[in-house]
Amino acid sequence: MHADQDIMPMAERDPSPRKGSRTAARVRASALKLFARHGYAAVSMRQIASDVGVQPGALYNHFPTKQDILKDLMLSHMRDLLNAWSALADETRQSTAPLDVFVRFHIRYHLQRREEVFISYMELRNLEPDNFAEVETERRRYESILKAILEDGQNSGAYRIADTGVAARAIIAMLTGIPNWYRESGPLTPVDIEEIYLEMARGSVAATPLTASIESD
Amino acid sequence: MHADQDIMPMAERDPSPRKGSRTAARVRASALKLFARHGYAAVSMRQIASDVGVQPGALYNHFPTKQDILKDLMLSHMRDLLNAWSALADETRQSTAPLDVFVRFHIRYHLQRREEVFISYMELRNLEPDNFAEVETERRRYESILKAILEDGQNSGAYRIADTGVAARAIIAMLTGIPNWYRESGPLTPVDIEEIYLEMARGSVAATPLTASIESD
DNA sequence: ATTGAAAATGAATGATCGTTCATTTACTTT
DNA sequence: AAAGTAAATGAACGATCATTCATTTTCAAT
Repeated sequence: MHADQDIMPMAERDPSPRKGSRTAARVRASALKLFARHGYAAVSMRQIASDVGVQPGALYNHFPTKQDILKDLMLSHMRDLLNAWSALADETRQSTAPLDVFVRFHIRYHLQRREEVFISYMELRNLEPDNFAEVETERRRYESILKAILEDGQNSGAYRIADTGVAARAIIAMLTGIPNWYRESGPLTPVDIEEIYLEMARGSVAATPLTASIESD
Repeated sequence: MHADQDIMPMAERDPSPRKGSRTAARVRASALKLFARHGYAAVSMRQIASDVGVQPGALYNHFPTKQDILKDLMLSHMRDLLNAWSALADETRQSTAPLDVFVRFHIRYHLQRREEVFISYMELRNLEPDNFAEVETERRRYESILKAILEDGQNSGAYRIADTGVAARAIIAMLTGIPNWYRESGPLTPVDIEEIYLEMARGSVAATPLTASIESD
């Protein structure tokens, strides 16, 4: 029900809650919403402060600059994503096809955290170089998970992939487009979407070049 | 070689070139470059003017507002894209598989006009409602081209698609992600990329659910 | 050469931007 | 209850924003 309840900045966890107000978390929540809706550059610190219900200057008790808010949101999203994958991968039976597990995980996670995902894809160019490099590292780490899955399938003969790196990016791009059009009020449930995209993802890498042979050059 | 030579705003074509300077075209070119690089909201009219080599006020001889520059760029891109498709579709032999034609066209066009594409996907939310509606209409028109191709294949039994609308968006999302990572200096030529994505697109909709049957529920 | 209109200038408009800071308020610890 | 620190206020900083406009320049048509 209540979404932002225990969000911690990045590290920094004092055993005593230390503060009487969880303003930092509310700043993150407001910035997340506003950045996702209007874009980082189009949102002012005054708008964030107003949404939090605080004066602009108060924001600087929690984040040194506006840029740091963006960095915090993007980096913690990537790390949460990677941690969620690690947790799932550990507890999953090995009998399930890894590609299926990954596709379902990605879709599920991205439909649940639409704003974070949106920001992480749209605001990369608004990150200052150092911050960009940090986020990009995490991003590549995530891509490499799928790449490894595809390489395994390639080696076992289940898949037929010309370039596993390209294929990984292609599948991720396909999946990540979902939140752009998905509406909760629409006809498709998240499970429906999982099934549709899962079949498409399987087919896109499957070792069955039947359609290709119809019109060989 | 010279790219922006005869770009006309949208309609308005005087038979006599009428003006001594083609400033409007240079404004479009500069705005295109800067919007693609930094984002609409992060680019000022002063930056555009400076890039054109003119004073800020001069921009207003050619575009009434900054928003109109963005609208012009996005709308003319979508219309150019649709016109390019129409021209290609008219002259193509019917023997070639329509999906192949579309995928190759999309990749080719999007690798050639990377900045236009980037803006058209990133700056949608910076369009004022009326302008957004106009661009969205063209966007849906483009999606419906692929959707119709998939429906034909579905009806002929060549494809097996749960939802052609979703599949069309999935394929377009997959293809449109290419300019995000493609580098001319990279190991893959545009033709390589066409081949890779073409096979993936074919497989994603092909009526060969072989891999799915391996692990039926 | 003169005319007339389009294009560019240069300066200004008020608004809004991110950020700072002295001061006050709120709350935890003693 | 007192002390001390974190958080919030309210006002201000200089910079920059999109846009306007009177004036000058440019240049094709006469």
